[in-house]
Amino acid sequence: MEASRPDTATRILDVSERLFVEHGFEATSLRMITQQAEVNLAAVNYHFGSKDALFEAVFMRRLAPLIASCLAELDELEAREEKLSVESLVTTFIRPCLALSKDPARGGALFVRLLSRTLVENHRLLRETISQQYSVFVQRYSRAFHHALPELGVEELAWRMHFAFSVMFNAFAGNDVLKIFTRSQIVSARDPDMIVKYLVPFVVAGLVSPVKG
Amino acid sequence: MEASRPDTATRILDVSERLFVEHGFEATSLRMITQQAEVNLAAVNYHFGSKDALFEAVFMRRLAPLIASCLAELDELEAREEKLSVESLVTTFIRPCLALSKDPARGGALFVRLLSRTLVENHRLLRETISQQYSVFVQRYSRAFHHALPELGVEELAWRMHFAFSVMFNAFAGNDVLKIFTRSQIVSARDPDMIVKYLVPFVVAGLVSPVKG
DNA sequence: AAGCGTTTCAAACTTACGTTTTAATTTGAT
DNA sequence: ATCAAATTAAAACGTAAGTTTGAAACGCTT
Repeated sequence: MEASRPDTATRILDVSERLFVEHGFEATSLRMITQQAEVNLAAVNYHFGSKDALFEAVFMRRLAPLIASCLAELDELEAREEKLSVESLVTTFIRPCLALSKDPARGGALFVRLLSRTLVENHRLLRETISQQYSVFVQRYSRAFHHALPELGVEELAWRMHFAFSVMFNAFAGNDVLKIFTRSQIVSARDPDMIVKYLVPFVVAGLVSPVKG
Repeated sequence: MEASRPDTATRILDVSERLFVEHGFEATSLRMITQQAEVNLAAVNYHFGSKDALFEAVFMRRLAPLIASCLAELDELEAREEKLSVESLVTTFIRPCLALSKDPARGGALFVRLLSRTLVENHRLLRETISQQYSVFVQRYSRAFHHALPELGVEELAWRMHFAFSVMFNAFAGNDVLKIFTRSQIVSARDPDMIVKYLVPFVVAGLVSPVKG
């Protein structure tokens, strides 16, 4: 019952996703990728055109479905409830991320880590192609949070959303900013369910906290 | 009244700090650095030994004083107050970061961005050298937060600190995870004072929120 | 079985990288 | 002023990077 070997392009995408997360885009060479994928060096340029285009392909394979899932959850929630709670809103984002993180067939947490890393790096390949395509994502969530938290001014809301998504991305990416200083033994640091148990209350508390006089 | 030209090593450090933030360590070549610093290519290896050692030098120049400042604030606070508030505790970390971000002579927000970026990248040069040196930082804050929030279990506290430092690092680093999707016009996104105004309440609310039954 | 588009392969190409070398120059103490 | 040490400079070294090439192998229709 050996798993059938995926085709060349898929093998390249899978290995690239992992190596880009581990070493970063620049530090990952096509020779590392093609060796681990057990394909010929020229296969990358044949199937994807260039290393830059490969990165975009790796990225879009996961990002498009992930964003679609979030928006679908948002649609469903807005159809079901009149007044949205902040927690349910946060969950529409968390749940697809969690599902992705727990699905080895889709690379598990690899992509969320890649996403987080790429956002922090402010990657040139992201600025150009992805920002315009997925502005609808931010717009939808901005409107939804505005309805859930009408007492917040637009500036304060924007900041709180910024903070909320920052910490959520980092949590799923497993970027333990404290562990790097110590040998801290949060053994469950990469267990997605544990993340959510503590993450949602933290984020919701920050979002709904009363405005300072 | 032209500023006197700093010596070669300092010019290299200053330029490297900026380029490492902009393009990352791997994508920044010594030729880019030495050209912009207007020094000879061999100067990096002469003064620092290698590109790896240069990165460490760039990093330690800022990190050691920053951590020292945080711990000094912590000492002062613990000497002054019996029972520490979470907000005052958060401020002992925020204030040195803010001071650094507002001081052009120390590179302004550049280093905090580099720190954030390097943490997310889980950089090899960080794991080896810095983690053991600065474990005292995490230990001190862990103890302090434990005293300020005695009702939290060690696991829950570790998670909340993880989330709190994540969002603080990202905020100072100016990693606007939402702006990359849109052309969002939070014009003040890089204004350190604005960050603190909204950041502290958000973080404190997450930290002190009551434990779920 | 022949033919044809698609894919794979080994090899080479060009370029840029970090580093080293050797000599020239500057600096600072005597 | 002199000499030794520290610094700068120009050039080259060896390696590895992304990409291209042209032929071989494969898969499919006829």
